[in-house]
Parts: sequence; structure tokens; C-alpha cells
Amino acid sequence: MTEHRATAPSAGASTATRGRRADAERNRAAIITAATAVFAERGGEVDVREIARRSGVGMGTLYRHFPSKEDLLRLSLEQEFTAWLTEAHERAAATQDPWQALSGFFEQVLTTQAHNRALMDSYVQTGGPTEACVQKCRAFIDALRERCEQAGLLRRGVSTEDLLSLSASLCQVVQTPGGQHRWRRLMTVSLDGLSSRHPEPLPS
Amino acid sequence: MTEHRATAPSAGASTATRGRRADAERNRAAIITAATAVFAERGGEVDVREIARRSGVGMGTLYRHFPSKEDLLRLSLEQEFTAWLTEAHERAAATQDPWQALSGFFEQVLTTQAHNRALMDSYVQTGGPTEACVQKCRAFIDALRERCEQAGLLRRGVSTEDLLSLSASLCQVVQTPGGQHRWRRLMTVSLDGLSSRHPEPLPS
DNA sequence: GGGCAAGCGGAGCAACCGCTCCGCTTGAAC
DNA sequence: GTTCAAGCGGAGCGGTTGCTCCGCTTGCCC
Repeated sequence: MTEHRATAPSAGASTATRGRRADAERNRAAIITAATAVFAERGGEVDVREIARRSGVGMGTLYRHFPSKEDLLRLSLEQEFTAWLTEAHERAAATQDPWQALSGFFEQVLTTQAHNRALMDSYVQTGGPTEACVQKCRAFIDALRERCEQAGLLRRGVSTEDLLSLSASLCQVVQTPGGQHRWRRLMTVSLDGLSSRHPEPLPS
Repeated sequence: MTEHRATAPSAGASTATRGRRADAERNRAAIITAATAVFAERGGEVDVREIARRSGVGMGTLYRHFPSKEDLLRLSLEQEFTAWLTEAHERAAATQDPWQALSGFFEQVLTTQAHNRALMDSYVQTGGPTEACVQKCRAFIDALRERCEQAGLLRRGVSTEDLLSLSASLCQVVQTPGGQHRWRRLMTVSLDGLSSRHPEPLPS
């Protein structure tokens, strides 16, 4: 309840940079930057004090800008996830072969998530940090699936949800001991199991 | 340091039921039973007070019998894991077809783990609750792998560790929303990707 | 430069959790 | 029945974590 009271009485304060003092703006940015780094390194369960320390502000300042730790985490992850999904779109658009586009996506999931604990946790558990993010991701995967299916490369009966779940489960492998040297092998296994080389459709 | 001082001065007090009062013995059993149930339901991070409540004893009694929550968890999981692995051995011995033995094991992993949070967590993270358990499990999986390989059913280059990691990663699927209706499909995908139907060996 | 609202920092509150301490109770040996 | 060590329960300690409160500082407008 300390947030958006802005200078102008109108609108929903979309960019929300209005009417904030210069130092406040700097602090806000520093907090998001630090939070993003800390969450990536240690996951979403870090002590808020660590984020305050790393961004060089006090607890009061942190909570003036963000109503709760949960909100800060969500905002940070939304940002990262959106950028990540944009990159995925670009890569897919630049790839001719539908199957290569799909397997390229799996690879991007796994390489990115390997370096971002909090992002990975949210991907593994629900598919993304927010419902909106998950929807966008699902839509993207669905397009990849469609392309592969039309080209007759995908096994019959494979759903979008299957692809999401499978990529998420492989994320898990990455962070087990020795996982860094193993995820690519298991990704190959999974993708091969998804290919139309298997004439039997998946059981419903 | 309150533990084994037994009546007899000899031996390592293997079953450790010696020289304990009847009520103490009852309480000890009640605690393990309750702990096993609670850990299965809610995972290894439950409040110790919950276990004390469910077993009908006070905190003092709980800590008289078990030096730490970690020890109680380990003991409970060791017990469950051992029983589970014994069942796996029996099933495998009773199954003629090597490939069916392997896929039967995957199925057992996933059905069991679906109802046991703490056990699943330990399986996902390291392969079992203790190093000894993991070794036994690895040895068992290695025997399954060997059987499949000798029968020419397994894709070349698949290691024991791969099978352990893959089954663990599928555990993750089980506890995501909708996972109960999806893990069997993804298990099929994974197993098919592991079959010798794929002539290309796994990349090293 | 002066005035003051916006902003700041961090001590501290409340809730939680693993574990301990100690006065009371009780099983069992005689 | 008496005795007493073994056993019991739960209040409470110490540490952690999310969040708040409030006295002090500072950017901005004149």
C-alpha cells in the first residue's frame, strides 16, 4: 500500500517510473538486479537479507519497493522467463527443420535452467513462474509440436503437455550429481522415444 | 549417548531391543510408525512436533530414542527402501522377459514413489536415502541392464547410471499437477528411447 | 540556502523449528 | 508394598526468516 500513488491521478502506472526520486529509482533497479542473481544462484528460498545486502540497501527500502518476497521473486522470474521465451521464439523461427527446432528447444531449456535454480524450480513444478508465462510457453511448445506433426516426425498421441512435462523432468537430471555430463544423453533418449520411428501411438 | 548400554556387556546390540522397558519399546515403535507415515505424506521437512503428536509421545521421548530428526528420517527411509528393493528383486526374479523386468522396475519405482514424498525426494536427489542403499539399488539396476543387454534388447551405450537418472527424473513427473495421468505415457517414451530399436549408440 | 515530503536503514517483532532441560511418573526388581 | 532408575512430557532456548516501525537523511522545488 506504499506503491503506486504516482504524480498523475490517471492510468494504471504501467512503466511506473513516474514521480519517483532518482535515488529511489536506482535502488529499485539495484534490488531487482541483485535479486535475480541471488535467486538464480541459490533458488527462491534465500534469505531476503542476502538480497538487501547484495543490492546495498536496507530492509526498509526493499520492502518499500516490493510488497513481499514472493512478489519480488515473481517479478524477477517473469522478466527472465519472458526474455528466455523470446529467445526460444527467435531460434525456432530461424530453424528450418521442425525436429531440430523441437530438440533445439529442449536443449535451450536444459542449458538455461542449469544456471538458474529458481527459474528451474518454477519450470519443473508448474511450467513457469506465473500462469500467464505457462500459457505462453504451452502455446510455443504447441506450435513446435504442430510443425513436427505436420512433417510426420512426431509419434502419434504425443501431447503438448507431454512435451512440457518431459522437458521439465529432464531439468531435474541437470542438478543431480553428475547431471551436467548426463542430461544430453537422456535428452537424446527422450527425443528418440518421441519420434515417429515408433509406430505405436502413446497409450491414452 | 543415552542409547546402547544394554544388559549384556557384549556385542554391538544388533536388534537393540535388549534391556529397554516395555513402555519405552512401545513408544519407540510408535514413533517410527508415525514418522514413516508423516514423512510419506508430507515429505522430510515436516515439523518434528507433528511426529510427536501423531505417535502420542512428547518431544523428550522422541529425542530420547532418536538423536536427531535427520537420524529418524534416515532410519525410516532405510527401512522402507530396503523393503521396496526386496520386492523389486522378487518381481525381477519372477519375470522371464528381461525387457519386461526392466520396465516392471520402472513401473514399481513410479507407483511406489507416487505415495511417498520423502522416499521420492531422496530417490530423485541421490538415488536413495543412504549411500549403502544407493549402492544396492545401483547393483540391482546393473543386473537388469546386463540381462537386457545380453538379450540384445538395450540400446548401445546406456549405462546403469543413465537408468537410475531416468527413472528418478520420471518421479518428478508424478508429483506435478496431472502427473498421475501422465507418468505412464512418459515412461513408455523413455523406455522406447532406451530400446535397441535405435541402432545409434548414445553419445558419450 | 531553506523547507519538507519522499525515501532510507536496520533494530526488532512474531512465527517457526530443531533440540534440550528438568521436575514428574512409572515399570519392574525385590 | 517399597524403592528407584529408567522413562516421560512439554515449556522453553537459540537460531532463522519474513516483514514492520520509526527516527534519521536526502533529493528536489522554490
